[in-house]
Amino acid sequence: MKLTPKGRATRQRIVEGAATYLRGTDPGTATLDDIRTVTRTSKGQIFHYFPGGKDELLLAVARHEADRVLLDQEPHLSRLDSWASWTDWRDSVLARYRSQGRRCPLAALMDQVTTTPGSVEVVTELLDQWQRRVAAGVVAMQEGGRVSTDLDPARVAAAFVAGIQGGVQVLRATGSTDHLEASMDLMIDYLRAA
Amino acid sequence: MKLTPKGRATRQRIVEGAATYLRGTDPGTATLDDIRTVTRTSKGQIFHYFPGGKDELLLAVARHEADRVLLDQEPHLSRLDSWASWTDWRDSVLARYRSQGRRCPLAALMDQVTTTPGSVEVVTELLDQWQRRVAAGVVAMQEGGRVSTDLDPARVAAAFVAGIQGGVQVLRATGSTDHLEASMDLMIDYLRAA
DNA sequence: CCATTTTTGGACTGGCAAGTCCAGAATTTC
DNA sequence: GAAATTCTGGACTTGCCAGTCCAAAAATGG
Repeated sequence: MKLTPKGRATRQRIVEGAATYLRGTDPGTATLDDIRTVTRTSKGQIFHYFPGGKDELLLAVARHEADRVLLDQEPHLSRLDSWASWTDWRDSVLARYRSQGRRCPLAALMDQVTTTPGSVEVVTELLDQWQRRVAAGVVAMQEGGRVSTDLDPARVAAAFVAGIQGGVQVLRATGSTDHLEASMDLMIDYLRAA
Repeated sequence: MKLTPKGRATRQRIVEGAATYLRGTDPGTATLDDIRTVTRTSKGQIFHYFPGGKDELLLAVARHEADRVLLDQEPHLSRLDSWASWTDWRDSVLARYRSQGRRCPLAALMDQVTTTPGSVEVVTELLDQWQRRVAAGVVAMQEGGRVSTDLDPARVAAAFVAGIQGGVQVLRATGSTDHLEASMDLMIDYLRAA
């Protein structure tokens, strides 16, 4: 599909408008007409830029949200080289999800797009990058001699990702950040002990 | 609502039939007519036993599935009093989810019922009981002198629940049990060190 | 057995929302 | 500046599916 500058702008307006809108409502019940209204576009435009229809649009929005997940953890996530930086990171993650409340835009979107093949790729990609950065942090600590080199950085990072993921899920279900906090604290303690 | 024995049997047939059916397909796309067909019931019956319609039926199925989650972890979950029992538990959880593959019946259902008030209660109740049992296990280990009494059992248990939850979520998304495994191993190691 | 209540079947409705279509405006391209 | 392409608006089609309704069959109970 050929896109002129104007077209690119419109497409972007749709994705961003939809993202903002979907952050405030259950994507499961949102209709294309809702999105049309809020982004001030016509049916023709929607299907012009997203020939695959609703699924394709939602997936584009999910991609957009996925990018934000890691960005919101910066600059901490890329500089996990001291104990202080790890707790700073912990605090920033907690703060982010606390303020977000029980709404997790990405998770809510993924619930809608489950079956499509592209959706798997979006999540896999995100988890992968996330885990890689944490692993890099573990390596940095090992190089600094603060953490035993017996630990497998990839494995520890996998546990971190899982723990955070689970904490957020509990947050979504119950509204409490206790689990997220307990999980991150336990894992950082684990590193300290090693 | 008054239920005769016959009525109770029918209601149960519907819930169980729907549960079995929904384990094999995406609950998001399943229609009442699908469930009708597979449970051999009529529209009249469905709405007779579930006046709240689809939501109420799905919620009943979710309750049914929630009960299974903890049952499937027995007898290990109730006897976390030695290191061997913890690893047995770990193995049973891993085995269960590995065989389930990327399908998590409960999670898939909850995605559908998110907004209703009863759904929150189902999850909260489940997580609560789960956490309580793990915490009991930690206490048992402390009483046996194998784990430091400095640890807050509730907090550790919360981390376990979060870690498992997250591991399962990653499994759903990527199909790999690596994260679940890494998470449980790390947490058990943490206990061992304490 | 008669009255009452529960259970069952299935035709029908109603509305919603995804997706189609096409005509006309804007823009690019040469 | 004319032809080709891209962009936009919105009316219309279409199918689906939750939920309604009622009549008749079974069970219950006195």
